[in-house]
Amino acid sequence: MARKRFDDSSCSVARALNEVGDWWSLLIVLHAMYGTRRFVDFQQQLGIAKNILCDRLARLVDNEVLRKEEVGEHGSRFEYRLTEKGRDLFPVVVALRQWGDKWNPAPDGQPLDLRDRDTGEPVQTVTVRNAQGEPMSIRDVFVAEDLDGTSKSA
Amino acid sequence: MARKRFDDSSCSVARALNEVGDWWSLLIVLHAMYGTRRFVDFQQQLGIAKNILCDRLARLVDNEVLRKEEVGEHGSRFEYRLTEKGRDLFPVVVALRQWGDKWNPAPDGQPLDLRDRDTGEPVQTVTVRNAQGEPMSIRDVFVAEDLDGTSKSA
DNA sequence: CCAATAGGGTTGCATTTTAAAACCAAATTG
DNA sequence: CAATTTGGTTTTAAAATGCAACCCTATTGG
Repeated sequence: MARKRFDDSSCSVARALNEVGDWWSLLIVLHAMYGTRRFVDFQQQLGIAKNILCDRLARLVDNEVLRKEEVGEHGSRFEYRLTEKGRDLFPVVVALRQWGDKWNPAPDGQPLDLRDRDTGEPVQTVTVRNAQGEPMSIRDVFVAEDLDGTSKSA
Repeated sequence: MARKRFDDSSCSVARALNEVGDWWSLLIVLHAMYGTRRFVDFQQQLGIAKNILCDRLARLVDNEVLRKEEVGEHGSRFEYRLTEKGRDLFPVVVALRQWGDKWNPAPDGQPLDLRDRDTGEPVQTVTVRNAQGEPMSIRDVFVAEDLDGTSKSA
């Protein structure tokens, strides 16, 4: 049967995955963050089928993660650019990249590639922090309101 | 044709998505973080088909995100518990949750539910930080080694 | 000016995945 | 010892995916 969707889930992670939780969408966002804007460039860089790319781009535009802009002077050339909502996925993408680098390093190892534009220093590992700015593990946390309304320990 | 997999992609985000990038896996990890350990509990809380849950749990175990432990005294009762690799997805899940809360808030709004176990204060928004600990946007960053080996601006 | 090519898609079709429900087997409960 | 719980596997239909083949609108080249 059809894939289950989570549009109306009370869980915001489920709703988020509804928008960017498939195999391609987050990779498209990633490449958009790297500067890719054109249909053909996405297609070649990702090796994605054109119809799937069409579908994903349209869905990302619908969800206001990307914005489609006409750039051909008098023709039909488009650019897909991140919206603020899309750029706001930056921590998600970086956290995922760092996780992948840590636990599934590339055979030819290129561990961390994001650097501060001003200083040239690598960015920190993305962590959850408490109000004092100290890194927290999952054990340092509890859930005030739960998925189902019942309070649970993390 | 079959879904394309990214096992050998040079992009660590692609490799990460290969392990937890489908609709269900990250939700399973999320619930595991909330304390769920049993097959039936995952099934009921997620509303997932049993065969899909079997498959996802097995894949997560294969990828060492979860560990399957026999807990029945002399029977076949199992618990699926997060490994260190799985717990390390904490920042990813929190970042995604915060993104979902910000951009797709639940109609009945329960904005942020993670709190410091010691102080009871909410956790900070997950951000990318430079070496000095200052939050960075995507514009503050450049890519030293790129997906394809060619340097690109972010 | 006309042909060739590039950008951005859409359409068909075969192959996988997914979801739901039925079925199963071991262990535990009543 | 029958019913139930846990943790699955099997079957079947509906979607999603990937590929190739088209299509239409510019722009380029000769």
